[in-house]
Amino acid sequence: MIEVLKENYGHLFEEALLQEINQVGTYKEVAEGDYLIEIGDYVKSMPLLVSGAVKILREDEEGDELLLYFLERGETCAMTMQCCMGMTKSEIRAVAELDTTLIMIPVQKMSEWIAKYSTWRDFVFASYHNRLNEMLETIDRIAFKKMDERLLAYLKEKVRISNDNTIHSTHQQIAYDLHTSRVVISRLLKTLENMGKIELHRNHIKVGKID
Amino acid sequence: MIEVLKENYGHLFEEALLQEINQVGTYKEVAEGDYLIEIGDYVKSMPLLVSGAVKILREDEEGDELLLYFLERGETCAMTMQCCMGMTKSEIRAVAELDTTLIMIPVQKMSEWIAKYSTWRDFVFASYHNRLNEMLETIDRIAFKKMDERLLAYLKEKVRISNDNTIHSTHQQIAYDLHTSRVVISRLLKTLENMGKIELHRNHIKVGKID
DNA sequence: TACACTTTGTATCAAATGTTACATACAACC
DNA sequence: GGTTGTATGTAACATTTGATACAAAGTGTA
Repeated sequence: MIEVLKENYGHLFEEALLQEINQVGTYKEVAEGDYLIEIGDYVKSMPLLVSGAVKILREDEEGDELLLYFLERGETCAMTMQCCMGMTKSEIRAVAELDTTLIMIPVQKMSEWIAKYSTWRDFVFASYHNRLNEMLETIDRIAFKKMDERLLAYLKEKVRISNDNTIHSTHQQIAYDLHTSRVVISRLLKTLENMGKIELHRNHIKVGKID
Repeated sequence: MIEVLKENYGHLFEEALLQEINQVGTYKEVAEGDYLIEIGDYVKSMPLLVSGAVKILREDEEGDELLLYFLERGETCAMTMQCCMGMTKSEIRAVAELDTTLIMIPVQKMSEWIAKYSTWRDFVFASYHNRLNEMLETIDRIAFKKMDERLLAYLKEKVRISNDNTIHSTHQQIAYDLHTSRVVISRLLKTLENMGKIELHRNHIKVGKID
C-alpha cells in the first residue's frame, strides 16, 4: 500500500505520517454504485481517496435526494471527519460514482495525528476549506441557476470526473441527483440535443466538446 | 475586556488563552446594518461574537443576494477563518443583524494558537463543524422547501435571534434575504396573515406564538 | 394642506417547473 | 417471434414563482 500512498499523498504528508497511515490504514476497493456511507450511520473510519470518485448526497424527510458534490483522488470527506470526531450520525450518503479505491483510517487516529503532525492538520483544514467551498458552489447552483444550466453543469462535471464524454446514466438517475422529475430532465435533455450540445441514446448520453 | 471574554468564552478556553486573547484582541461595537465584511475583502482579523447577531450573505454575478445563516454569541465565522488562513478573498458578505459586540483576533494568531492551545483547536474544529451543518440546513431549505415554508422559517429565526416577536423589516428586505421578489413576499405574508400566523403592519411584522 | 417618498396590496400575465398519462422504442429472455 | 420490463418522447395541464404595472395607504416635510 505504501507505493499508492506515496504516489497520491506523498506530496502532502511527511514520511513518518505516511508510515503510520501505512500501518493502521486499510486498503479498500469498491465498485461503481456501492454505498460507502448511509444516512444515520455511525462512521468508524475516514476515507482517503486513491482513485475513482464518490458522490455525496443529501436526503430530505420524504426521501428526495440531492447531489451535493463529488470527491476525487487526494480528497477526503469533511462531513465524515465531523462524524468521526463528534461521534454523531452521518448527515449524508456516500455512493461510489466510479470504481474506487480508498485507504480507510480508523477514527481514533484522526485527532491523535492532528496534535502530532502539522501536515495532517493542514490536510484536515484544507479539507474543511474545500468542502465549505463546494457547499457554497452547490448553494449557488440551486439558488441562482435554473434547471437547464444546472443540468448542463452536471453533465460536464460527470464528463470531467469520469474522463469519458459518454455518460452512462438514465434520465431518471439524473433526475434523482438534481432533485427534479424524469420528465423535466427528458425535456431539457431534448432541448440540449436540439441545440447540438449532446447526443441522446438509450442508457447513455454523449456530451459534445466542452466549451 | 477580560470580563466579557470570560463570561462568553470562559467555558471554552483555558486561562492562558483567555489572557492572550485579552492582550491581542480588540473590542469592537457595530450597529445594526453595519457591514463587517464585503465580498472580495481580504480579511485581516477573525471575529468572536460577544453579543448580538451577524447575518452571512452570498451574492451571485448579477448581484442577487441569499441569506446563508446567522452567527450568534459564542460563535465565529468559519468562512472568515478560511480567508485568514489561506489569505484569499472573502466569498461572503457579513452584515450586523442587530447591534453587536465582537472581539477581533489578528489573523496570525489563528494558526499559532492551533498548535499551542488544544481548546482553541477544538473551537476552530467545532466552528467548521457548525458552519458545515448550517450550510447543509441552508441547502435543505432552498432545495427541498417551497417559498412559503422558507418564509415562515425565516420569520421564526428572526424572532428567535432578536428575542422579539416583532420583526422590523420591510417586505423588500425579506425578499433580498430569501432571493425572491417583493411581490412574492407580500403575497405569501398576506396568506400567512389570513391563516392567523402573523400580523402585518407598516415596517414591522408581528409573529404569533411559535408552534 | 400639499407634496414627495416609501411601503404595501393586488391584478394580470409570463415563465419555469412539476404531475399525470400514455405511446413508442429498445433490450432481454422465454 | 412474442412477452415483459425498462427507458424515452411528448402532450396536456396544474402549480409555483417571477415580472410589470398601478393603486392605495402611511410618513415626513415644506
